[in-house]
Amino acid sequence: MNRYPGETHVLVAVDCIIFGFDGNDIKLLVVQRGLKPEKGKWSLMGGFLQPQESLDQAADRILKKLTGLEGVYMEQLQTFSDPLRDPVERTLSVAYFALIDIHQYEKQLSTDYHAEWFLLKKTPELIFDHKKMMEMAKRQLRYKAALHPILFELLPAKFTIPQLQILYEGIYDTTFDNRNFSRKVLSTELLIKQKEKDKANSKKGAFYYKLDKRKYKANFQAFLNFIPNPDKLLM
Amino acid sequence: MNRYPGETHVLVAVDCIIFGFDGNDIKLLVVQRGLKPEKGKWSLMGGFLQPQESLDQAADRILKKLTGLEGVYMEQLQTFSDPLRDPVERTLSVAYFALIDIHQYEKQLSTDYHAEWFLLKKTPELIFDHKKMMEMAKRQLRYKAALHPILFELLPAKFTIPQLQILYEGIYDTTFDNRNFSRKVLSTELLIKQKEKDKANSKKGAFYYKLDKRKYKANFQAFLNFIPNPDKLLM
DNA sequence: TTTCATTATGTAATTAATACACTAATTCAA
DNA sequence: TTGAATTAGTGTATTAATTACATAATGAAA
Repeated sequence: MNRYPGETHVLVAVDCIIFGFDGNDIKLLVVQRGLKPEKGKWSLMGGFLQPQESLDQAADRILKKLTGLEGVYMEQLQTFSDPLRDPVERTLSVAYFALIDIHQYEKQLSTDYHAEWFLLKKTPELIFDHKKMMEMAKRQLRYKAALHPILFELLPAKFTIPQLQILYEGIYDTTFDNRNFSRKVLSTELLIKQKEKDKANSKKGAFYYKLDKRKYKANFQAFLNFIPNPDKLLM
Repeated sequence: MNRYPGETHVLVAVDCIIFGFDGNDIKLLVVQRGLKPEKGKWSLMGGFLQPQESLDQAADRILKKLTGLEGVYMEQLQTFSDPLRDPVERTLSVAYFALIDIHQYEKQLSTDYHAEWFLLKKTPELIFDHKKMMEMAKRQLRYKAALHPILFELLPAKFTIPQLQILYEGIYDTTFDNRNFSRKVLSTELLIKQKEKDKANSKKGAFYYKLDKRKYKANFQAFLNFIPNPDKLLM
């Protein structure tokens, strides 16, 4: 313990930016902070790094504690380190962003943490530098979704092309031509058409699709150029 | 101090993956570790986060200590957190990667740290998880360079198109058609042709170009698709 | 003056992106 | 039962970008 003498030790927190999609809107899951200072204010779900765990494990633990979910898509975003970011004591925070299928979770919102989904466009004030984290996660999500098929992580196992389009349009706050959109999506060959239709959202009904998990994993890193002119949409 | 009682504090290190380009080859700057354990072995240049500084400041400080350089391109890569990554005590390491113009520096290699440039393809064994960091930085550099004009950071103020092509070919370990390459690069309109030629590398000589700094900054985030079929080259 | 290595440039063919409009299916109400 | 309303689903022509490919110009050195 402490064998690099004289060096300063700091607290390390992990904070999770948790995105969801309810079929119409993109949402952010936040909690009411349970400890002082800023107790009762809105905050990203977080916790402190424990002695024997890695950051990835800490993020998984924290997400599971709140949502009960495991195996969720999550990636390390950035470590925030302003010496004054936490007024209590010097604390680094490693931000993770997570994409979850909101339907897997919506019901059982853990009341323990006073968790609540907010429209991403109408998030409340957040404590400390959590707004900055959230903004960075949003930018990263837009960036990544323009190139890789990441947004499927927000959808249930079966979804329709119109649903997918609404999701993409929400992420980029724009509209796409539905003919070009579906051609582009189908040309990736990542989708498998199902026999049933979703009749909930239209009279005609739209065919369900499933992700081809094998191709999805194999091609995740490939540049798919999902979005035309992404740079115009990223600013 | 220590007002989140009961939480564990850890050491935080910053390690820098420093890339250079000598006109022919891409190089990595490493140092001989000065403290135990693993003293004398090759290591990324690093140091411990100090009480009053942010991680960015720590990275700048560490890079300056070694190279004397300021204002260098640098970005935070990832935080590494395996509980056993440092055998001495629990230490997180935040990896930064830096791109420097090797000519600004090559001469005055600080002997204090036993620094040395290695060919990126022939790096020595590195301590701890530094190899993993270096591999991630390499991947990130390839990724980013496929989309953004980042590699100019490795070049001197004046450079030729053939030099630029050699750099790109080194990064992707491939060759490009020189007609298509120069057309693509020039089509970005980021380069300003100079009147002088570089006569050092050929009898005919090649015209120097300079970066249009204003356009470079304005378009840095734009997707330039510098590299054809990047996904084939990224694996 | 010939040879050599390197720089510089053009064009045709292919592929990808874009813009744009109608028909099909179903429900609901008249 | 008919038609009005809504959303899903598809095709084509135009434009832009990418690719493949070869030769001439330069100037130093032999």
